[in-house]
Amino acid sequence: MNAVLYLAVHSSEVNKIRAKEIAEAIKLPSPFLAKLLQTLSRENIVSSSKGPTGGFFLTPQAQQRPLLEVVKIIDGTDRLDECVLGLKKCSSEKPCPVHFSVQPLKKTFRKELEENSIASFAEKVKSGETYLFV
Amino acid sequence: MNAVLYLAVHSSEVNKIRAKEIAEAIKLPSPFLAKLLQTLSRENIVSSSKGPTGGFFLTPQAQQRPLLEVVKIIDGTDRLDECVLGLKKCSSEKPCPVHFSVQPLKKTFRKELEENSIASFAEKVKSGETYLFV
DNA sequence: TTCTTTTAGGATTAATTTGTCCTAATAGAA
DNA sequence: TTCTATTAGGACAAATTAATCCTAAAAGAA
Repeated sequence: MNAVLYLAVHSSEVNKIRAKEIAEAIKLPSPFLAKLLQTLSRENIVSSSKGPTGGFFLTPQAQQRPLLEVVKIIDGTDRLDECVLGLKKCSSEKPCPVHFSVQPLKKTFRKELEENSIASFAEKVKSGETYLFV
Repeated sequence: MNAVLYLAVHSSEVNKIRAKEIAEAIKLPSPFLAKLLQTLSRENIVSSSKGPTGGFFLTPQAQQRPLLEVVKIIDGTDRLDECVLGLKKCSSEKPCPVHFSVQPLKKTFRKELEENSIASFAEKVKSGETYLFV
């Protein structure tokens, strides 16, 4: 998720970024990050090219997609929809013991990821409203 | 977490419950659940005894402990305190891109787990206010 | 008391996940 | 155009995690 935002902030079709560089910036093991980027690349969220000056980048179209897409691909089928206790039919009618304290969290979070594009998150990083490092 | 609540609701020193039975009730792979219970047993959250009529149970003292203890032991060092993007110094001053939608709700959830005992969660299940199954 | 049955606990094996290494591609230099 | 350097991608290896199997404990029956 921060890898994609890092790309959104720093990369472009003419300014690709190497997996290793991203890994260092966001402090993730670089083989691990490389695998994530590969997955995202297969799913056409990020684009890539090999060779010198190669690396990863996001097309403008990709940047318009909601950030939730990234979460779905990486974390698999959205954990944001499931009951934290794993109850199949957890709902307001048959709530699990932590339903009412967790449900609003998940819902709000999900909504934000769903309604905002990668680009709009990146915009806030660029303007200094939010941060990606440290 | 639901395993412990299941014990809190159904078990006592004179009514121990087998790992397999709990696993079936809460629909978790029984070897996996057995390992979790073993861990909780080592950490003295749940008590156990071997042999026929043996099984797991919670002492009244154990039931008085906050549910957060269970989460800490099972999920390791609390994920509830960490930034979802993994930023070391994510805060209101240097927020990650999703900080403001996640932070308040994480805090609420943590507080609930911290301030309420296992027994008090179990009480609500017993009264039919919340549920553990399906 | 001793033997059998039952259940947790730990050791071993299997599966999954993460990391390493090698191959394919491509840009730039010669 | 060809060769070299560089970077992603996939194949293989290591490590971690989950599942199976065997051992130890304990209750109840004989």
